[in-house]
Amino acid sequence: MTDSVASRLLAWYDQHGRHDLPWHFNRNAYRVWVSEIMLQQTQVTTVIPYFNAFMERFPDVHSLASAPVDDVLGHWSGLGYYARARNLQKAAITVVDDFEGEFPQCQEQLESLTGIGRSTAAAIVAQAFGKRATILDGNVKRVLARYHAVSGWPGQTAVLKKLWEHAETHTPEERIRDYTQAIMDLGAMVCTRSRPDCEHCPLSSDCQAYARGETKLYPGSKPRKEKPEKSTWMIILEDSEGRVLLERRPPSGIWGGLWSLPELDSALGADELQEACESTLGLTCSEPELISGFRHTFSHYHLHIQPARFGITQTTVVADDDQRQWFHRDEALSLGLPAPIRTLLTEPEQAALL
DNA sequence: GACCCGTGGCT
DNA sequence: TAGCCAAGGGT
Repeated sequence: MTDSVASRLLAWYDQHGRHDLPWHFNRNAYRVWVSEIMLQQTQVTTVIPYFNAFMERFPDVHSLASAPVDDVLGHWSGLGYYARARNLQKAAITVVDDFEGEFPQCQEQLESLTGIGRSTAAAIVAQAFGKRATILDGNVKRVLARYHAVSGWPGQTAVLKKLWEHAETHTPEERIRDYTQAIMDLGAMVCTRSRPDCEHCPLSSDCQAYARGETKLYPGSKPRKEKPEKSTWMIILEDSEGRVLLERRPPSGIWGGLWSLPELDSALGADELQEACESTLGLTCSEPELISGFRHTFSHYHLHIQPARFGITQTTVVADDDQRQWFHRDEALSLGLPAPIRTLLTEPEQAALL
């Protein structure tokens, strides 16, 4: 008779687990919550510097709730999935206004906060409050799919249901914080997607996939799908003082709520750009300089970004409204900018002139 | 249930 | 290298 999964995981965790991640210090519900949101679909090494900077600027739920949204998005810039940042602040305001600044401790109330679903709520209950809750993230899915040889892609409802049931069964009553961290660490450090280190795994003695020599088959892979190609002009417009024109994107859709370079219809030819630029943005500008374009890959499509640079030949009279504003480059870089736009503004685009 | 939402690391 | 995937959630 072998030890339970939980006891083996805990023993392994004591020796080999990660005990010093930034959100393990000064542990409270706010820090755990922010870390869990940042860690959605995002790897630990990517999150760490963002988490530290975010905590420096927004040390508690009140500072986050009262901050300008551009400041919040600015600290999220480059992290992706920007709805997370907008939802984070909405939830912070809810916690301040409706919960007197204290996070609810039950899973159901946590899930009522926007941006917190089943997985994240369970993680907060376990990590912040040390109360029993079952988590099922990408790491746990992989560990359990292999241990129980659960076939099929975890995106399928039936497969996901089985995994949740297994996860529930293994969740212990004691040491919940350590257990949830342990099973995630095992997935991240030992039971990795490719080349799992089964020789050093505390679960290999009765792992079904390992017994069959089929760890590679689990979890099942997602069905493939063709990504459509899209394309767009991105306009780099610079006035005589070296300021750049940016526009705020609509709240939903790609890069929602972020500042970006103005876009023009991809159907326009290069010879039509100047006129389109003048009529769309309401100004007089020089001939465009085309900069080498590049392809940016999203989850669901590829976007060919074709930058064109214009100089302003006449003093600008573009409305300084909420949607479009001139920024010095250092100002612009403190805003919420999509990663490719940040790159375009940072790297001297002259170097890439066609 | 299907689709949308980003970016960087890994192979 | 192009595709896969990562501490998911909202619509």
